Amino acid sequence: MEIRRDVFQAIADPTRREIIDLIAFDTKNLNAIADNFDMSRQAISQHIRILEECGLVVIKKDGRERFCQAKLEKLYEINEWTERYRVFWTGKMGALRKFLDQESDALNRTAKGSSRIKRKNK
Amino acid sequence: MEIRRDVFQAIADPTRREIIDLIAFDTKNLNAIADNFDMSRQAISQHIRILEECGLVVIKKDGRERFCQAKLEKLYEINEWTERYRVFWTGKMGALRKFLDQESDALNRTAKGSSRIKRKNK
DNA sequence: AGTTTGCGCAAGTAGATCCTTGCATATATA
DNA sequence: TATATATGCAAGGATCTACTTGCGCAAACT
Repeated sequence: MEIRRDVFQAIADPTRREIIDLIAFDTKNLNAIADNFDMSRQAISQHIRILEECGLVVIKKDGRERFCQAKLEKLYEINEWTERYRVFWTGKMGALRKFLDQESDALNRTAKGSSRIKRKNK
Repeated sequence: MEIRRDVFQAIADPTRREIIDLIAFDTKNLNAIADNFDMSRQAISQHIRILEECGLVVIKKDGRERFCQAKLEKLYEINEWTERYRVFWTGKMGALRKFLDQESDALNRTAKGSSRIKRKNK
């Protein structure tokens, strides 16, 4: 198992999603972020490092402070993946199934014998 | 750390995403799915159990076979979360920042002294 | 100069995750 | 009935993950 540090992995953790929600449109420094959570500053710091490593956060140093700015372009990857299955929650799945069934029916008519449909009686 | 079995967690694993891609519009039985991967049948079986537990897959028994059907309604949760940050990849972030800056400028004019902007010189 | 504040580094830990192997069981097929 | 097929259950191992605590250090107040 090699180390995975992709966006899907990054947003799997609810704390990291909360961090993103917090700073999405409002750059904050590390302690300001940590204040919102019931865990140590270091824990938050580590989460932010992960977000940084996969490109969802940019850290800008200013004196002794580290300002964390969201850079959520990569969430497009995830958005695009889920978007492919949009039909599942728009209530149009019925129509799609109907269409797919007609497709395979047509295929069966033209090429009987090589049924693509795995079906059993009982 | 309690056990998390939510959709974000479920799709964090690339194998599980591949499984979803495979059966999204095409119900398959367990072995047929496992054939597509370079790991044991049990490994795939366990991934599918996880997908089932969080409601992304429904298993229909038919004789000795288990047909796995995708039920991706819950991906809406993820789609909705990413959708909130769409502005980041549509190239409209500049306009948004401009707008937000004007907002805080206005705030500063009406209520000087209680600056919302944390700023330092140098 | 002394103290506080913001943060990093490092080590340690409990438990989760991903995968394996071995064996059992029901259902088909010859 | 004997064999092959589709699958489940259970235990074990190597990592990985999400924390913690303790210490150090530079920047910023007093």
